[in-house]
Amino acid sequence: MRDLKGQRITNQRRLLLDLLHRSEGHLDADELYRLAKEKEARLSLSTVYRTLRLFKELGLIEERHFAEEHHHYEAKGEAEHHHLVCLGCGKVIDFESPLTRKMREDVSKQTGFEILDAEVHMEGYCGRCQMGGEDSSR
Amino acid sequence: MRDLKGQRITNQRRLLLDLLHRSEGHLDADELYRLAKEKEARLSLSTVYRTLRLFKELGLIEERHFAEEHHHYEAKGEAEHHHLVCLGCGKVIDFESPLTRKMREDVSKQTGFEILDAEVHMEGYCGRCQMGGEDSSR
DNA sequence: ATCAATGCAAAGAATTTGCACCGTC
DNA sequence: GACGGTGCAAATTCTTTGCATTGAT
Repeated sequence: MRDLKGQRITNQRRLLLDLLHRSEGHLDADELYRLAKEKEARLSLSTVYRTLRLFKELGLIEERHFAEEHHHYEAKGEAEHHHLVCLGCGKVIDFESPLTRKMREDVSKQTGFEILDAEVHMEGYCGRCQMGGEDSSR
Repeated sequence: MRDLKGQRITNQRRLLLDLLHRSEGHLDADELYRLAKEKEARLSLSTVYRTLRLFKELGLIEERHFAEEHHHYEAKGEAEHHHLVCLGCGKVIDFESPLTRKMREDVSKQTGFEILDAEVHMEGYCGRCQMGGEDSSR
């Protein structure tokens, strides 16, 4: 576990960060809470929220927003990747695209912003859901 | 006002859709409610939520999720554009990029998805906030 | 006249906070 | 040993729902 920049390292924090890393993203606060409770039965949901907020402030995780749902959290440090959500079955696919780097540069030049993060979010129907009348599994 | 595809056209709906169009996006439910109340004092917040849900289902508006904040809604039909949020002062800038079209095609080919919507979200510091120690107006 | 849409109040989620106790530094 | 972190329960905030009434078609 990396250092926590002056913050105390507790079992709860260690556990939560570890789960976020293992999960490959796409955990919401409640899912994380349930996972963590299996290891640490006395853990409280408020600690999960407080810890997520802390991690976000420290830049250890990112908050994602998928249509219709609550916030999802994803550990940082892995390759930049983006999300594609199927409107039929709800599946979330990660993808990468070399074009994002170029788009960042374009936008930065256009606007004078210093860009720290770029996220692409796409929606549509996956191969299976296109066939099944666009609603095969929900 | 366009037709509402079989739904009834009420004053509330007309007013809300009108405000969404005028606002150039970035209204949340409560802001919209307050704006609309000025014209239609008896309007209720539940009607705002119900109406936003309806408009979303009809594809008249899009739901956006900016970091830290609640849902924002934006009328559709204007040119596809994307968002750049300043982490210093919170300003939201719309931009367009020809690269998104290409990225859509790439991803569609890669994954077999039929892609209906693509949204790019970037964050960073605007020119002013880069100078002012990255916190000039908050 | 019919049935969808509304307002109101109450319920339900998701998230935050106050406070006494516990554990890291 | 100090003080930040935690659990618990209560409070807030955001959103949805039940039901009687109103209004569009």
